Amino acid sequence: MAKQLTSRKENYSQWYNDLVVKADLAENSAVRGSMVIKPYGYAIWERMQSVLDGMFKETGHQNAYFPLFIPKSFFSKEASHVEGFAKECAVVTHYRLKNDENGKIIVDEDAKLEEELIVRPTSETIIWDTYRKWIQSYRDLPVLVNQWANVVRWEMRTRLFLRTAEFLWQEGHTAHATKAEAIEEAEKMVGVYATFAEEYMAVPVLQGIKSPNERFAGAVETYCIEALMQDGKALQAGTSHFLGQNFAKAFDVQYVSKENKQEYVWATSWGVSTRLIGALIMSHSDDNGLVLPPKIAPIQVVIVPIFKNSEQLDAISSEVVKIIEQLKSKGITVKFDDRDTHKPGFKFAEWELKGVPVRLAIGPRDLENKTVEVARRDTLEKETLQLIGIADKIEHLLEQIQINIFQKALSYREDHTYSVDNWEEFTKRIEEGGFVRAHWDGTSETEQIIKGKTKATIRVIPVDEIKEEGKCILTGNHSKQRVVFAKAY
RNA sequence: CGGGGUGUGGCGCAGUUGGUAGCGUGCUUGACUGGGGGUCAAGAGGUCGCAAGUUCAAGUCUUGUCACUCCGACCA
Repeated sequence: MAKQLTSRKENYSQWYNDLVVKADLAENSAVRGSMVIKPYGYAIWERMQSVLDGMFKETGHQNAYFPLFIPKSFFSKEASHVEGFAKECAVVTHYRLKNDENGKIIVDEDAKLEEELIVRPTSETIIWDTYRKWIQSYRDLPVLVNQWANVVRWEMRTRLFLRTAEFLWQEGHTAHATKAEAIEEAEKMVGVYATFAEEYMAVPVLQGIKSPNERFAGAVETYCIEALMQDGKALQAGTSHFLGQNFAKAFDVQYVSKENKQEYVWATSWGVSTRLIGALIMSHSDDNGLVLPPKIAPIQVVIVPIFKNSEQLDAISSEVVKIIEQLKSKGITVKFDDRDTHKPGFKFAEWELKGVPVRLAIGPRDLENKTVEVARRDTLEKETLQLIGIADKIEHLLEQIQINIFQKALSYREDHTYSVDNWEEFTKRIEEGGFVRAHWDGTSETEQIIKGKTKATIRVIPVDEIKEEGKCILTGNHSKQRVVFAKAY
């Protein structure tokens, strides 16, 4: 009973923390604000990486790697960019340690860097400084590059996966000859993120653009996907930016066009991070632990043998080997938990906590009857099935679970999305949590005031939606369309 | 940066008016058990965050210090 989780109702954030730690995903480290991602948590990240990486390649991108350290001077080249990140940068000032007279290790003041180095909070500056050298002619365009990397943002308050000082992510950086092409790229990539979130993570997302307040530092337009968590708070799950010519001008990246004219290139950048793991957890999991969608689960099927002695285990194992063979041939990842150090009940609870979509239990009774007990994690239902054709049934079941998890999350979001037209109802709905669709007069000031009064921000301005005119929820001024407000992580 | 809180076996905690440390869990060994987190027995494991001070005596009182954590302002 030691691994009992705090219930979501009792304390949602405690539940989240308990779950991350007890499901063996990650833990706090000796470094304040930085986490250790444990093997099971990292396996989820690897699944995400592998799918996303495939999608990036599919859309014409290549991977590369740029330095962790960025010369400080690079940051001063794009004004709004530096303003956005200046307050949370780690700075390297020295390159050597030494022993003092007491034998203590201290920084060697003689080894001060001529120019301080910034630990990248994002890589636009170093990448655009590099692109200047790569790009001369329209023949060099487009440049479609992605990198998988770690970045550091010195956050004051951190939470496992959702906000840590150092996190893992990918950042795509592209350069284009025309504005239209760059915008198309930025839109395409937010679309890739939406597809990934919905089809693989089974997390329904709203797609659209950010208000100027929420826009990326240095971007002309920020596209995003936004998900709703089970506690009614929004989570930004991915962003894609149209950077205009801001970085090209700051780093003097020009190309010669077909018409033999010097032109600045057009840019995009886009990224998702290990925060996606937080989104995954908070979208689907329950009071018994993680619930992983089959397409992301590191282990899709776990098999637990029920046995009293090694003879029984051997008999069961020879049957299990055949099942594993069939499942593997269908590309299903399966684990046979034949540890004799733990009892079946313990294993059931443990794999449930870790969110494995399907569990098979097989014991002497099943051997006699040629059956197996199949339990699904999402609904906690169990049934006993004939062994004949079991792989097909499981393959089908995994598909069903993937769909069910998505539908469940989708109906949660629909049940917690409200269109409101007066301030009183607005504040009430925001207080309760959920997406609140309301009219906004389009000004930054209004958004700031609303944020000050309710803590809600504009999460997304939907794009593919019929525009409906109205009056701003706060000021009563003219509004061209509804936008989505929520309290956010 | 402002305001709370906490530092005691691996983890979570208790420790009364000061008398030299205990509980749960986990760990080790064995037996019985095994279709939902087992039972019993026997063990191992702590300079009580650190440093001064008061005292015959400090986990406990005083001062300082360090670390962590929660709530706010800032953020993917």
